[in-house]
Amino acid sequence: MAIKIPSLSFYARETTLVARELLGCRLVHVAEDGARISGRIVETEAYLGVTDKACHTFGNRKTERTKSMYLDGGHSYVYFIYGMHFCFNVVTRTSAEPEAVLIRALEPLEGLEYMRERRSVSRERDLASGPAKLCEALAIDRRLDGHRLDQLPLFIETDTTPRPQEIEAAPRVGVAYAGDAAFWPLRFFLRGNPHVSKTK
DNA sequence: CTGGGGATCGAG
DNA sequence: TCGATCCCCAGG
Repeated sequence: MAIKIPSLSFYARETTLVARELLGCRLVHVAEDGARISGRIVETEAYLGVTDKACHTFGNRKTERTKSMYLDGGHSYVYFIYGMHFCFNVVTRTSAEPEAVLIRALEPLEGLEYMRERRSVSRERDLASGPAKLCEALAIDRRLDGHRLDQLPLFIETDTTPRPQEIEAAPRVGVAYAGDAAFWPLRFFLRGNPHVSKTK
C-alpha cells in the first residue's frame, strides 16, 4: 500500500469514522536535525463536540485553550493537563462542529533512541503507550497547537490498514464525570496490540 | 479574584 | 493508592 499524506478533507468527515481510520496510520514529527520520530497509531478516542459532556467544547465553550478545536478538520489541538502533561488531538469536521480525535497510543517505529532520551523508561512498550507518553516521546507540546497536519514538522501518513475485526471499541478513559457520555463506546484500539494504554 | 478539578503518569 | 504540579475556567 502506497504511503501518502491525507489532505484536510480526510479529517472533515464524521469523527468516529476518522477515529477508526486513523488506526494504523503513522504520526511523524521531524526533529530539528531532520530525523524522523514516528509511531503507528494503535489507540484513539472520539470527542463529539457541543453535545458531548466529556468534550472540551461541550455547550459551545470557546476559550483561549480550546480555540484550535474551532479550526477546520486536519489541524492539531494540543492541551496541557494535570500540571505536567500534554495531550495531542486531531481536529475533525468543520469550524462549526468543534470535534476531535485524541491520539492515545503509538507503536514506536522510527527514532526510538530519540524517544528513549526523552522518556526515562527502557521498555519499548512504555515509550508511547499513553496520550501524555506519546507527546513526550515525540516532543509534542503547545508550540504545535493549531498546526496543520499535512505539513512539516508534524504530519500523519497512511500506513497499514487494520481489518475491521481487529478494531475493538470501549468507553473512553478518564471521563467518569461526563454522565451518560462516559459510557459511549468511543475509544478504539487494535485488539491485542501491546502498545495500547493500560486502563484501571 | 478565587479555588476546585482535570481526556495522566509512575513510584511505592 | 497517591502525589506531582499548574493551568483552566465558572462563578461571585
